[in-house]
Amino acid sequence: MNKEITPCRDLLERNGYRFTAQKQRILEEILIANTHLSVKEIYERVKEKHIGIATVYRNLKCFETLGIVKEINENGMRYYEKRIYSGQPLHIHFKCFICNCIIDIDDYTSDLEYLKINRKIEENSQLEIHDANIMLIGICPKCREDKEKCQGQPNIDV
Amino acid sequence: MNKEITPCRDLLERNGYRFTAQKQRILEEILIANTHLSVKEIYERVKEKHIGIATVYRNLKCFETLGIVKEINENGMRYYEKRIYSGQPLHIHFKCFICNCIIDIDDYTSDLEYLKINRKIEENSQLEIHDANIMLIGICPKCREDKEKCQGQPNIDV
DNA sequence: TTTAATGCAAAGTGTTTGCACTATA
DNA sequence: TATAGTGCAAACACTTTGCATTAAA
Repeated sequence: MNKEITPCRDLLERNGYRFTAQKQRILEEILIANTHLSVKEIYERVKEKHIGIATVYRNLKCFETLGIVKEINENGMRYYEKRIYSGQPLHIHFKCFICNCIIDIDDYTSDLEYLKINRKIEENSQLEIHDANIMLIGICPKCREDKEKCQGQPNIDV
Repeated sequence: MNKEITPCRDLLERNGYRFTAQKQRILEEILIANTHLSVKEIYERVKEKHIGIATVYRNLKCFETLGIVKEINENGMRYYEKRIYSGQPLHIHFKCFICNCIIDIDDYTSDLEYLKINRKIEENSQLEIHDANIMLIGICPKCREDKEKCQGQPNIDV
């Protein structure tokens, strides 16, 4: 069993949740994937064991409440990824506006810079900032290559 | 007529779209609001003139493609706000995880800092970054006040 | 006059809920 | 054994689509 599961189990039980086979199964997939998964992707990976989609939704919401996973909203879809408890406290995503792919950006230095800004915003406002969702938008390397050939882009020039 | 509309009209026509009364009406609401609006909110404000929800969706998508408005995905909902062409190139939002309200953060210095980091990420990767969606998550001042009395929080302590 | 855009309703997709049943603590 | 959790199906909410009609260029 994935050793990352034990602290999750503790967290669940300490909050009065039961650590069911379904919870374990769903959690395992998220931990193994180590990237964002859509609800559908998670369901596809666990449904063979008679786990219903409602259970997937219910447990994802539970995991989110406890901070075990993080929800990413993009294009009307929900993605989930594990939240890292120590070390890297935020996770930057990049979305290509041509092919709509989502790429994880793992740049520790940039993460730290972002956090510094957040601290500053916190000081200047009455807000208490716990987390940040950062989605950069642009063109991925693959689509960039194809750009020369393709003339399908809108005529933007304000 | 709102003078911000003229460049939008030009942009639409240059891209082969017709500048209909519906487009103008929807656009006006977004420009007047000067903050994020949900699809429902936009529809509520224009429906009196027989504008159907499908038209609202179709036009918002069109505006988004041309970069006139910006889409924000949060909690499975879509919000739209005008994209500012000059000056402030990105817009930071804050979401309270207790009451789910969304607050606009207008901090020009932080915006610039964020942009600097994006340039650095761009240099270190093969990505072309055009824009950024930044959603800070935490507790708003109002909920912060109420926190002392309320014991409803999950027992998180990993 | 041509054809993009619209309104409406129906269909599609993603998410939640009610309820009888199951399995955990 | 008490009750949180589950699977299923039905309900719900948001979004898209087909089609006849309207109106912008």
